[in-house]
Amino acid sequence: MANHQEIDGVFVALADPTRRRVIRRLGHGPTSVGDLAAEFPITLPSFMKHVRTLESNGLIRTVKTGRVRTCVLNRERLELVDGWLAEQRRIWEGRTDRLEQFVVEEES
Amino acid sequence: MANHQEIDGVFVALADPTRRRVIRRLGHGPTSVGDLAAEFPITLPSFMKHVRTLESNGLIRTVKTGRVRTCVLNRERLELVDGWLAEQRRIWEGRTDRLEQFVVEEES
DNA sequence: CTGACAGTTAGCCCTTGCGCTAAGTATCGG
DNA sequence: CCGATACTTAGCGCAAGGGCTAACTGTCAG
Repeated sequence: MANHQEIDGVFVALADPTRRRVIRRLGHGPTSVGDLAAEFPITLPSFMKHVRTLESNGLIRTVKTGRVRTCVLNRERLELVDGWLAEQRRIWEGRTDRLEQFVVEEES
Repeated sequence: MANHQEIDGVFVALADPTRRRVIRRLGHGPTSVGDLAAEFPITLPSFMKHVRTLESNGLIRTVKTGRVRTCVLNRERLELVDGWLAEQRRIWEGRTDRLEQFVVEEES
């Protein structure tokens, strides 16, 4: 069930605000590296690193046509996060009793 | 809607495998720092840093009673991630057309 | 009151991450 | 063919992250 390495990469990729903004932006549709970069206050080479990070962790795919590289969001990859959250819930469900017990103890 | 700084902290905290394991572990119920640390191959001081990171980003709460510090999962904080994912979906929904159009173009 | 126990603090090391500049490659438009 | 465009590559600088040891503080058990 969902490789640990993979999910780690996804979380690492999401840990940066710039990369999250790129993901959001790509939610509107495929965009070229240049157009994307124009929305950020950093240089192109720096920006490219983020693109590579996103791609190598599977969050986006990119295709180069001519001299333009177009980025596309890979929606299914975000489902790994969803899955992780779901697993968390699965764990604590039915265990709420213990937590409540603890809280009560603290308050007394 | 959900402070950017806050969500950033949450993602940063989740970017480390050790910290995610701590969260999972705490899903089973409150646990002392010592008991938690025993499950990881790192030293206590190193482990404490993770605990502090998790706490300062609101993912867990801790209480010290006597010489024992107990950690509790803060479930609601994870909902920020849920919210972020939901927003993503909201964005790309109704925009799927564009994406499909692109894919088709690529394949032709 | 003394030793063991559970954390804490301080400080160091080393790698990684993110940003930059400078220079290079590969299209594309004319 | 030439200049502009759109990345790419190379290499540097610096701060932050994660790990470690050594030494300290505050409890608790006896």
